[in-house]
Amino acid sequence: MAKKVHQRTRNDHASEIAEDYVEAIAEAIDVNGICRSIDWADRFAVTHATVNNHVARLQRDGLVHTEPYQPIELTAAGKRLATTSRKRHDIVRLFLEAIGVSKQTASVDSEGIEHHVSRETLDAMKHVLDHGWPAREA
Amino acid sequence: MAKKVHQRTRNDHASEIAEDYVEAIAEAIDVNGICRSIDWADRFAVTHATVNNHVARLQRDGLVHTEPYQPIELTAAGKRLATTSRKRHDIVRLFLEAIGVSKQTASVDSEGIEHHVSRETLDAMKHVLDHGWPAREA
DNA sequence: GCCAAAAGTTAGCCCCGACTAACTTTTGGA
DNA sequence: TCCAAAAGTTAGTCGGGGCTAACTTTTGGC
Repeated sequence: MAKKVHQRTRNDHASEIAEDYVEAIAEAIDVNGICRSIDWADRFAVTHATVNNHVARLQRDGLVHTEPYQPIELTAAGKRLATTSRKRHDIVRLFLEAIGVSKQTASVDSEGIEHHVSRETLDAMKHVLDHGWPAREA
Repeated sequence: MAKKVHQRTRNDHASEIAEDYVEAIAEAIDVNGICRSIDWADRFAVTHATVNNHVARLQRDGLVHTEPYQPIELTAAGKRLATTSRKRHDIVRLFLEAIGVSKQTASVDSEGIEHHVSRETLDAMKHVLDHGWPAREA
């Protein structure tokens, strides 16, 4: 409860959407072989103009590369971020399912939660998934 | 992975800080009997001007009441939000500790996570805390 | 009781994430 | 092939959350 606790929370926010986007771009390239802005408008429930703003910012930050009217590609950094983000997301999602949350809710909640999970917590979740529940002390 | 998934995530954001603030205000009134802006500047690692902006917004939204240069009070709605937020926070924090996360990390991570946890997931966490781990099916 | 320091307020700025509206470029079907 | 619809771009607006700087009000110690 010490001060500065919230600074991390805020910094998380800064990259949250970037992570969601690169994750989605990577998935789209996997599935469709190509990445079109319009799909993200649909998926993220925003307008195509908003997607464009994000893509511009992602490019500014070196995560994607694109040219006007051309499909979007991930840079090496973008691919790296997408991969780690995806792994984190999967662990959280599977963990939620493991504690009895429905697949649908687990999918939704893990989207919001994954960005706030520290390495330590992620490891704890992974440990449960791999080795079962820790000894109950109560 | 259907569309609209992110809409909830976004809406969460809108009230996240409001929840953090009323939670902190309630805690401060509990502990100190009074609530001063300056403490929040410290606790949330923002300037006092920023705190003022938030307080103005909380008042606009009917969660707090204050007069110029006077201490801050929670409205009935503010108290309700603080209570439910606090309960949610506690469940998440205790749950993280239960899966082996350190108290310190649990405290930090629960701050970020609590706002993204649905009722269903919260119930699942509470169930684990109250009744132990669900049967392992793997 | 006074006056400086602490606390609170106000104004003005920035960036982000969203929007609408109007425009340009690609595209694909008749 | 051509042209309308679909996709993408650009400009302008708004509110949120942050900042600094300059101001006013409280306060507390001498």
